[in-house]
Order: sequence, then structure tokens, then C-alpha cells
Amino acid sequence: MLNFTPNSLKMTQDLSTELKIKEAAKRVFMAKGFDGCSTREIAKEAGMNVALVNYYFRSKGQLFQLIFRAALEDFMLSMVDVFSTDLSLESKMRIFIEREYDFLTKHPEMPGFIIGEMSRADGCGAGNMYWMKDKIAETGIFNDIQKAQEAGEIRKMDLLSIALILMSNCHFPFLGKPFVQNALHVSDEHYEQQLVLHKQYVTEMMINYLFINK
Amino acid sequence: MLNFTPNSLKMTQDLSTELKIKEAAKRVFMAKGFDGCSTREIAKEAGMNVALVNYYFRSKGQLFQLIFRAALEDFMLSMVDVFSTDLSLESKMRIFIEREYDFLTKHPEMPGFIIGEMSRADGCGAGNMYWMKDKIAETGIFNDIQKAQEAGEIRKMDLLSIALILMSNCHFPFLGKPFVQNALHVSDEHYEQQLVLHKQYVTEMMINYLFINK
DNA sequence: GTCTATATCGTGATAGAC
DNA sequence: GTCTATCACGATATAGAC
Repeated sequence: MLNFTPNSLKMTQDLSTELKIKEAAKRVFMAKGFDGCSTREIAKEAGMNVALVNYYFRSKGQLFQLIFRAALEDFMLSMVDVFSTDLSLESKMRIFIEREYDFLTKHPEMPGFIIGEMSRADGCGAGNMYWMKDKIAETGIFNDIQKAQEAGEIRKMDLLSIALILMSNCHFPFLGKPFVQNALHVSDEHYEQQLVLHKQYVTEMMINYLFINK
Repeated sequence: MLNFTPNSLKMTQDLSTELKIKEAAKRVFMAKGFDGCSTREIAKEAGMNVALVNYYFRSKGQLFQLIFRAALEDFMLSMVDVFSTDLSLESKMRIFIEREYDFLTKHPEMPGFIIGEMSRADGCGAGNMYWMKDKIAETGIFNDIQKAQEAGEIRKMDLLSIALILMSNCHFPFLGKPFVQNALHVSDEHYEQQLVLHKQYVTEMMINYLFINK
């Protein structure tokens, strides 16, 4: 009973190491992708050595899957949690856009990471993501939209198109930043300033288009 | 003078090998990215061996730069050549969107490749792309937009936002396909069918928003 | 749990025969 | 121009001392 303190100390130390590696891996994987980095690099970023990475996570691939799934969950939850409220559909959409821009401003590498790594032959692609649609369905947003369509409130377009319109105008400004910035010679400062206005523009544009009675 | 035929034969054979490698490299690089493939894989895809790849292109990096720059040029030209016509600004935009969807339907991996690889530390990023803005400026589209804004024809928003609105709604549906498809359980057939309608939707949405007198 | 040392493999690139 | 053989290196992963 008296050796309780050293045990506890050991445990928190272990957890700290594991966590340090996980967070280093998150940074490195997100910045360079699975193929663009090595286990050594992750270890170094965490201030550890290679053996420790494999001790805690068995392999680079398993560590990656852990990071990827966590990122995917963050990404999805940030998108859909506003749909669970009981606001009007228009309010939900406005707040959704607001939240997306907030989240993506804080994590601009996220959509590129998710989309870029999803197609890789790692098994993170198809099958592992079946929970997503259910997670969205649980919020009731699909019903909200269908009801609003039947009531003639919003345009009767396929759910896919509604999702694409919302996601295109929220995610592309972050996804395509390196390209657009180079193509138009835009500074970081100007780009980020403009994003604040851009959010307002696209909100108005999308709401005006999707909702029929203006 | 009589050995002209064998020389000519030799040259076309050389060019054919070089071209086979270049086209194989294009396929492989576009599908897996620079970090995601090996020189050996490209050689195999071309039906050649590693030595030949380095004989013709000196290194994996140089071969990649060649492919990347060509892709970037294709990508840009497909986007801007309609701006050189003397149509009305609205027509230019409508045709621009039409062309983008056509081009991206034929080359859906293109935007992901460009955007994904541009951030890599390969030197393909910043400095090498200064020609792009000039290329766009040459078409006169920047002047068109400014004139239309001064005439009160279209909204007075920053050029960056106009570009972002157009590109978001054209490119994201292709860029984000793997993600959206998985998130909403959409089949390839349905996705591609819906894209045809989606093009109409976003055209109407963008034109209605950007142009003031409807 | 943490380290050093090492096994095994695949990579980019080249040398040298033909 | 084309091939085989090879070098030097860095990768993942593990064994074994502490």
C-alpha cells in the first residue's frame, strides 16, 4: 500500500511518453502524410527513439491508423454536432458554416490530410468509415432537410448536392490555399483576412440559393 | 547519307522509350504521389528497368518536376483559355464552369495531385509558379472583372473571393469525392450522375450571387 | 519502460558489359 | 540505348541489456 505513489508515478510517466509520441505522430503525419515521413522522424519529434514508438504502437501503420481515425472523428464531430440542436434549418446551416470556418482556421491541414490519405491503400479508406453516415443520421439533419423540401422551404435537390455545396464552400478555401495563393500571388495576411469576409459571402450565397423564400 | 534511315529509326525508338517512361511516371505519380511510389515501380509500369529511368531523367526528383510542371500547365490552361475570348463576362464564367467540369471529369485526379504535391518540400511550390498569375492576367480577365465592378454589374468583392467561389464549386466535387462518397454512402454511378446536375446548380448559384441584376 | 545494437529489406543511383 | 549487378543508405522492426 505504501508503494502506491511510485506505481502511480510510473503510470503517469508511461502515459506521458505514449501521449508525447501520439501527438508528435499527429503533427508529423498531418504535415507530411504517411509516405512522407519515417518512424525515426516521429520519434525524434517526440524526443524519443524508434524502439519506443514500436513498443507502444507495434508499427508505423498501426500508429497511423490510430491518428487517422481520431482525426476523422474530430473532423466529423466538428461538422455535425450543430445538427443535433433544435434550431431552425436555416440557423443550423448558418452556424454550421460558422463552426466550419472556426474549426478549419484552427486546423487548416485537416481536410487535406483526411482527403489526401483516404485514398491510400492502407485500409483506412472504404470499410472503416461506415459509422459516418449513421453518425450524421443520428442528428436528424436528413429528416430536417426532407421535411423542409416537402414543405417547399428549400430546393428539392439531392442530398449529395446540398452536402457538396456546403462542403465545397467551407473546405476548399483551406484545402486549396497553397494553390490559390501561388496562382494569384496572395500573402498569408491578405488570404487570412479575406477568409473572414469570404465566410460571410458564401453564407449569403448558399442560404439565398438553397432556401426558396429568400 | 545512306545511314539516314537507321539513325532516324534509332531516334524514334529512343523517343518512344522516353515517352513510355514519362507517361508511366505521370500515371504512377498522379495515383500515388512522389513519396508513395518508387523509381522501380515507374520503370515496371513502363515495361522498362530502373537504369533506363535514370538514364533519361537523371533522378526521380527531376522526372517528377517534369511531370508536375506539365500537369500544372495543363491544369491552368484548361482553366483560363476561355478568358481570352471576347464574350461577355457572364458567358465567360458560364463556359469556364462548363469547361472545368468537362476537364475534371476526364482528369479527376488532377486537382488532388496538384494541391497535394504542391506543399511538398520539392521546390515545386512557391518560386516555380510565378508565371501563373501573368498567364491569367494576359487573358484580360482581371480587367474585365474590375470594369464590371466599376459599372456595378457584379459585386465589389476581392478578386480572391471571386476566384475561391468559382474554384471551390468546381474543384471540390472532384477533390472531395472519396470523402463525401464514404460519408454519405454514395455509389460511383450516383455520384457521377449527380455531378451533371450539380454543375447546373452551382452555375446558377454563383451567377445569381456574383451578378447584381440577376 | 527505455535504451543500443542489429537484422532485413527496399530505395535511389550508378558502373560497366554488351 | 539497354541491360545486370552492385553500392551506399535509410527504412521498419526487433532482440536483448539495463
